[in-house]
Amino acid sequence: MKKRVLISDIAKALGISVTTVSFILNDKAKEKRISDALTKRVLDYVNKVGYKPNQLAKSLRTGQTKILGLLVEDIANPFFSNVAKHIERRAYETGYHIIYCSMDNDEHKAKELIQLFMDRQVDGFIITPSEGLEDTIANIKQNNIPLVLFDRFVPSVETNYVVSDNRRGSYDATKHLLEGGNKRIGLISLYSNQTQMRDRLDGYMEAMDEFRVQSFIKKLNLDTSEGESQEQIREFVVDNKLDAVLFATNYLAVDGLKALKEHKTTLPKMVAFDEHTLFKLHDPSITVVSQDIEQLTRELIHTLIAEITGKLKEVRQLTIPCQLIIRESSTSS
Amino acid sequence: MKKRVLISDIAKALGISVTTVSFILNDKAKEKRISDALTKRVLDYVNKVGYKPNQLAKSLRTGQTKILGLLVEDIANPFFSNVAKHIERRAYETGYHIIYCSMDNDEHKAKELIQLFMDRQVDGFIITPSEGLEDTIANIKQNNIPLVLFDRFVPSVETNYVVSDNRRGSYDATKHLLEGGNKRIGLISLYSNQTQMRDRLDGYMEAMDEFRVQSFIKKLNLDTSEGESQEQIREFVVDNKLDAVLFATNYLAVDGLKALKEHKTTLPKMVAFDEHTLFKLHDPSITVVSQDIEQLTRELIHTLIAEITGKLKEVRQLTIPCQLIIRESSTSS
DNA sequence: GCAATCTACTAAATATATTTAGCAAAAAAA
DNA sequence: TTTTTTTGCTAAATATATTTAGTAGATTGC
Repeated sequence: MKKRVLISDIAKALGISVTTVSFILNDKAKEKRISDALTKRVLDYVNKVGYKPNQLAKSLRTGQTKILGLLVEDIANPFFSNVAKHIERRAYETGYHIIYCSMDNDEHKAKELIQLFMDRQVDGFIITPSEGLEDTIANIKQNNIPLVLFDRFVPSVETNYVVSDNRRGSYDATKHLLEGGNKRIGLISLYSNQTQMRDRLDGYMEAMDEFRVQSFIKKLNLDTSEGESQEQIREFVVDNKLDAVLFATNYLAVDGLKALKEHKTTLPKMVAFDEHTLFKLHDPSITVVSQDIEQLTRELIHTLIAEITGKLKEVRQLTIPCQLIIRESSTSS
Repeated sequence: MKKRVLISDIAKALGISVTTVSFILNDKAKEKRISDALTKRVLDYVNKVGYKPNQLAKSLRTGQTKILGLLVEDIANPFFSNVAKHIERRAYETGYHIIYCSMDNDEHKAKELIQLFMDRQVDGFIITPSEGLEDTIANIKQNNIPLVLFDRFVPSVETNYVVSDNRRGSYDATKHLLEGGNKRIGLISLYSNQTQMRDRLDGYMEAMDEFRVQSFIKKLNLDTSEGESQEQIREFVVDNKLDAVLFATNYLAVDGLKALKEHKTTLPKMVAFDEHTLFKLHDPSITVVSQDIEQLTRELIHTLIAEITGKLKEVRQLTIPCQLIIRESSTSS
């Protein structure tokens, strides 16, 4: 186990000062008028001994960690794990790394983790805010830590955010079902004040009202067990004799499919939010409102890096269109 | 934006030395014989002003970052995202955090990332080693950085690892298909020297040989496009008139399902490796060799933390049993 | 009564970089 | 020639903790 080379070792070996080496390594040779000859000599030596600066010391001094904190609802949800993959790749290309966690809709854990990440001096936050986090989000803002909310936002605090056009996506999906001749169309959603849920409800309502049709809405608790939620979904669909159902999240749709599969109920027409491998391959394949993960993550990282580097002059609030991908579940008889 | 409180601010405010405050904050008050009265006074004050030590300074001094580096093949693969979720939760409970990345079977990226994480002084590594990483893994070992390999290992380097019993899982699955009366059973795998792939092949072979039956093996390139691999899978199944297929990974099975679905081929009997929401809900539901993520991640974190804290006296190499979950795809006619 | 031990702390060194302020020599301007 | 500017580099301060070695005074031992 060979000892780590320090910047002072390099300075000593070449008979020059630590300052000079530091300038050269941080691309300030020109600016600080270090001669080309010396610059080359240092660079060659650094290369030869394979010197890598201690990032902790560097971060301590500069205040920049080049680490971003990612807090998502659930990293095992394919939507979020896909997002995580894209974010990580884009961050890597920009020289940043990602430290992450799942918040599991646990307010206490979420708060603790945000505090822990702040103590670790992350350069910025990407957060899908769960309920009860208004104060914490406001606190991040007050501390001037770059932040972009994602998937949903907190109306009471003015922050950057990048979300999908959930209202429009939901409206399009509902309208699609209505135009298919379905009369009794239900929405299965969650007891949640989060903006994406509210918007999905709004879009559904708008389309239903436009067609002057009665709405059927079922909300589940966030902490409902899988079995329980399946039972409730089945009841809701059967009791109301629904022709079609719009599921407000991918896992609700998965629960719905399980429920309907197990009980041999004839499948109503359906549309789900978010893409999922299952939805493409299911028989019948499932129509979905698909969020544009490419664009969402591109804007997300772009906005965050812009704020970190001070290039962002004003709050950036983006709404990205969704795409309705029509498959068998909403069309075939 | 209020200024950060430093340990020196506390010392000054209370008229005592920084050393004393540090001892108290690091639970060394008793050991260093700081009086109870003073200890309480400091703790109360720290609490009042909400002091949080700068983790960078702390890490720089102690050499401990409390950060683990997680390098997986692909965080968007549901198997790995599930693993990531469990690992993160267990790490959090132990006071550690996770910095992650996907290696995407890119040897160059993998090496660069491992180096970057080493420069960031992660306390330990969790790696699913892709090919060509032998030297890098050996290097981590040489530098005495705690390390646990996962899902597969590198035979040429003696390291800790936690993997599933792939040979046995594959053997059981194949035997199950053989006992179901299937004669022509194919294995669809990858051109890969990784241990998990080799073991899955071995298990298949062992069962086939035991029954004195001809084997059919198709290997795909890692970088085969989705369309191309679907075509190859279809050809392999059709040309060989296979009764049943064992897929060596979940995404191969997904590709297989897509291929067979699109070409309206009658589905052969099949078993897939790894669990997937799709497999439970597909019609017919898919029999799988399921890895025990709970136990795998528990042992993983336990081993890594043990090595970090110096409690691990010798290399720890664990093989966790898989479970064959029999569903419709391998049984119903 | 004096040495030895214990109590309750603290000054200074350390971890490893970056950055500010400044100096001596050389070159240019007056 | 003297003054000013530029060139090329460096000493010391800084970022914020932890840890080692030690000290002054109180207590104990003989």
